[in-house]
Amino acid sequence: MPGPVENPVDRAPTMADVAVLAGVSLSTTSLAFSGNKPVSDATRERVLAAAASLGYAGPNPLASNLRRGRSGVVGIAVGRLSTAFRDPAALPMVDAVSEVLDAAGFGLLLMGDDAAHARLPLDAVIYDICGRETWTSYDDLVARDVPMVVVEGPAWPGTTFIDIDHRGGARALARHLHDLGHRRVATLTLEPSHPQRGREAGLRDVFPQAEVIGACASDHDAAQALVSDYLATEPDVTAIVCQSDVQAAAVVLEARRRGLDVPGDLSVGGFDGVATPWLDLELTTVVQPLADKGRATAEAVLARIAGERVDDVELPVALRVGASTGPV
Amino acid sequence: MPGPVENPVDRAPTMADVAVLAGVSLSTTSLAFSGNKPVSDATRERVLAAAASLGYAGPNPLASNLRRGRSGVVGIAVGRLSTAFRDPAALPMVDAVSEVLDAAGFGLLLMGDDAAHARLPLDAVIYDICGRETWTSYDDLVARDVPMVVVEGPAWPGTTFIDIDHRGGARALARHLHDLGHRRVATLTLEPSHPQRGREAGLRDVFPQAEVIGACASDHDAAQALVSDYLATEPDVTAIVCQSDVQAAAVVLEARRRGLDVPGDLSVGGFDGVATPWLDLELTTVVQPLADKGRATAEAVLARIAGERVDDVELPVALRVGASTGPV
DNA sequence: TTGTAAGCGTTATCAA
DNA sequence: TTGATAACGCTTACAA
Repeated sequence: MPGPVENPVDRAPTMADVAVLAGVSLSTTSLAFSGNKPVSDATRERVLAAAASLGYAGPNPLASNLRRGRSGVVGIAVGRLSTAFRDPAALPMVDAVSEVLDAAGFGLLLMGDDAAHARLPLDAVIYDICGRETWTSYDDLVARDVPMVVVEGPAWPGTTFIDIDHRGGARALARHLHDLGHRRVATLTLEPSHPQRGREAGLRDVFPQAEVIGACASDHDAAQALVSDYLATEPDVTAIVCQSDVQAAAVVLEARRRGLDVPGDLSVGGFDGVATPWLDLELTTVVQPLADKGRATAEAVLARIAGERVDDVELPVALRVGASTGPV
Repeated sequence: MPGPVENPVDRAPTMADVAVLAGVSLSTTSLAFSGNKPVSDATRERVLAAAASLGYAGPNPLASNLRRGRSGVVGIAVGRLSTAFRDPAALPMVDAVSEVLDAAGFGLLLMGDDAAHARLPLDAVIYDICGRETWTSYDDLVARDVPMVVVEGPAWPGTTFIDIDHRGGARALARHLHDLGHRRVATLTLEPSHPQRGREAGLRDVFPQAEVIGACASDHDAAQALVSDYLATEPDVTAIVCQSDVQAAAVVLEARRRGLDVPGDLSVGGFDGVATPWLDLELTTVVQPLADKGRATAEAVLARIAGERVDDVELPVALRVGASTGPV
């Protein structure tokens, strides 16, 4: 009493089995499944019926992949997941990537530690630079001619580069603070990374002397610890510029913990424009188009897979004035 | 002036090209790369040298996959990323999955919307049930004989089931509250989902009459809105039990916003045991072994791929008493 | 619209 | 330790 009927031997049915049972050729059967060329309705129905009766679930992806030279899998290098996605800004971007790729029939494979991914069937790879500059897989992918798209990272040869206007955004925030009368400004930076450089440049366009408090990841605890030490020195600053909203939220809470009013005693600026629902005040921040960035990334990936030339992209950002900054 | 030398024709070099140049057979060349059988050092070096001079980057994964009947790709169905990973409890688990799979040479593919993944080369699929009960891909995967591992979801036929002791954990927290003298307890539940049921049962083991405030995702805003409305009715409760720490943190902040002291006026219990760094108080919560859950999941996946029989797993949880609960 | 036939680039079996 | 050979299951010219 087998589920699928008439399976001649003890192995999974193949398209050839279906073809025989349907009484048509292998190529016609293939066309009936792929729709790549017209097949008469009668034939298609016969093929589908045969497939159903054999319990055939459609073309074997492994065989199809080899034949077509494509796996439908796109890798995304993010480092450790718990690090990469700790910052809520990472999600909307990857979400958008996934959505666009899904619609095109591609899947997104997380490359955590990127060694040993050499044997995986990847049609393209996205490097989403989260505080890292080097990836061991890069050379290998170059050798294999796998298209690469780099987000906010160094412009490695042969890669397509998706970025936002870090410098312009940072400068807009700095000007906003300058307009409010701030002159003594300090900044919390990201760990050495590519975005870092443009943002610091933007800040220094307005405040050449801005003091660097220290560098840390976009992580509440790390930012809080750094700022706590800094504020303990009773510094002579009226504003602190952060490189993410998570950092900024931590700074606001820590400032309050030390009896400072925000923005009365201290103005705090963020970056990203993500929600910080646990904070009862809207941050002044540089809003970046996270979903657009993800879509641009995915579209670049698809174009590169299709063999097209793709230009680098730089997306605009926008200052959003909230309640965490005010006059000196 | 080509980079790779001696490429006879205009196409990527194959293992056969390497074999010819090295003066050995195709099968020996394959062994030199895979190490599946011993090859003399001299031969291996000759092969590797030939590969290097041709710019051959190793066996084509697509061909290797077909021949071996494996892709090295494991899917994980999480729904929308921004939803699935909004709760920090999701990360350590997926992180552990990824780590174990990586070490075994497998990659993790995110199945967002799970339609249309039928053509992807998946060796196994993990269903991490984040507030969903149905997945359209299930039937298809059954038909393809793809091993499935379900985390905290329904025990579908043919799947391996990884779970934690929801009921025991919820009961332990309830007893703790009962010991503190609480008698009037309300609960915030998850959207209808599998874990939900065991946890509510555990709560009712101790407080059969516990009132349900409402159901929402493990999301700060949602929980806050729900509890805000509830507290506005001036309910006669002394403790609120939540189904996640994110919910619990939101409840604490909202209670304070309304002038209630936690735990003086209201005790709040959580679930998961994740960090809530923006909260200045440690939550009383049911700690679940997130990394263990991930590892158990990945190990079940690997065993199923290897064709082994695998038993279902239920992991223990532990009550951690923090500062968000106290005597009535 | 359908059929024939030739690969896609490996790995595994078997024999030498 | 190495070599000859046969698949793996499908897609796509090309022909009919």
